[in-house]
Amino acid sequence: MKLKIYNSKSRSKENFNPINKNEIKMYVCGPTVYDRAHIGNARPVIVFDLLYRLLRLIYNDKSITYVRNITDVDDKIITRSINENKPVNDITSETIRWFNEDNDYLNVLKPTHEPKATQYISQMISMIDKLVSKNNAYVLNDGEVLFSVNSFDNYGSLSRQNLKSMNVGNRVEIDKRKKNPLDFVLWKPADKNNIGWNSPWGYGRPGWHIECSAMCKELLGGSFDIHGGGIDLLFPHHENELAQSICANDTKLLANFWVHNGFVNIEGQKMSKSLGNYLTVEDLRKKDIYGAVIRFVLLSTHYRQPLDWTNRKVSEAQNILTKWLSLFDKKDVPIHGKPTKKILEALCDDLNSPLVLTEMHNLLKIEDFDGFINSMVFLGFTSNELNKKSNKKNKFDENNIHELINDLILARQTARDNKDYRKSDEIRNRLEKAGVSINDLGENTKWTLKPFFNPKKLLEEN
RNA sequence: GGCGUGUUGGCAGAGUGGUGAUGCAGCGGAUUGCAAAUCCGUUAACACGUGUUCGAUUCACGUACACGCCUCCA
Repeated sequence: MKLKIYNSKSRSKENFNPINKNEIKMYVCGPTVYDRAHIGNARPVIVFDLLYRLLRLIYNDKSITYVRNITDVDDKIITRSINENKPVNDITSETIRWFNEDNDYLNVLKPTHEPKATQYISQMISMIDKLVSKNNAYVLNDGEVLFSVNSFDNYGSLSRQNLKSMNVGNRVEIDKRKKNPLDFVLWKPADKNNIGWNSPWGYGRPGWHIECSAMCKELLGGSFDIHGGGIDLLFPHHENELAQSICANDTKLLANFWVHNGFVNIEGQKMSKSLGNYLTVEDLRKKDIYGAVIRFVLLSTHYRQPLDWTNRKVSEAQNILTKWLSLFDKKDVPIHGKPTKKILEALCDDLNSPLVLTEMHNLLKIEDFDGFINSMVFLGFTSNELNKKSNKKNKFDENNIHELINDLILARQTARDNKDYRKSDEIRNRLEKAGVSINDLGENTKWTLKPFFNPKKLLEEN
């Protein structure tokens, strides 16, 4: 199966050909750990998890190296550290723990490496040193080191920015010390009381972009296959990363494929803290919106399109997944975790996940339960959280609840036998309000619990 | 101002130079005491204009509108 991926570099879908067939390498920009991950952070995590699963299937499991970094030194972290009077390390380690919990909740596979920026300071320093010695960077009096974009001919080629016509200085005041307003920080001096490291240019800390260059060099080498992240990173982050890596590594190529996912909106609006429409994975978890549902919603729009997160989509996903996940209990098929051919085809066409979901519907229509369940497993919709959750909720007196439901069903049946339909409908309403759905199948009545089953409502008289 | 993306039926959302997306909702039917669930069937769309073509929702150009990046950001 030929994998095609849209390459931001060429602005077109290309056949994916690994640099080395026996060793495929992917680097994805991970989170800055200063706060809970929001669904905008979750989108690339899910998208590149899917790509990772696909690569593992097409090539050999062990031949894929997937690196997703953690930015654990940054202005936002330091600001929080000062405001809350907490050590930087406390903030970052707690946030990393949250991030991991969220990813488990979303059933995301562990990357091969999850390097932290602070563990690669020496590599960053030697890279900056090399850039200075090659005149790709210059040092200011106060010890700030800047990359000189004029020193790299191809600067702007990835994001197709024309340096001269860019509206530099319109939104941010131009730093007069810079040779070119677009020159960016490699190393900046820091206050002795703040987090920092000693360097040839004095005590300080790295700029934002250099960490990725240092870590991908260290873990993947000078050139690798796929570099991913959110579309907002294309400029300036990836442009800068490319420039400094090419110059420091003396290579021509950093990444063969640049892959970017679109942004997340909430109910048609840009997600932002000031609008109060900022949704974290934790928020959703507290509202009993399960990981599989979040995964479903995030995959229901193609990764390059903007995704609109709406309550309507969430409840649609809940309804569909309630049915889909219940099949794990109903159908006993051998689990091998391989998707069907059509699903593989859809994925190989630039990760067409909406088409994948369509194919899932088709599999049910043609009653290919083996294909269906194993595709579910492959896509990461495995954990039967809906059932787990409803069991947990009723645990306090599960038997009593089941007994109560069975009593009510029996009472309803008796009423029906006596043709007392007013009474039987009353009982049915009560059950349905509580989240018990009734299925009359000939002589028998079966009941199932809906995702938001609330046992308390069973006890309420109408 | 520069760079880029998008506009598909009531909603969501793929895709295609000529024929079916799909899901939800709607409508009709089977089923039911009536429902729900399920099953069967079904309506309905390609922003606008010009061009290329035997044929354009699909290609090209233009217009309008929307959105993103150019500042930290996934």
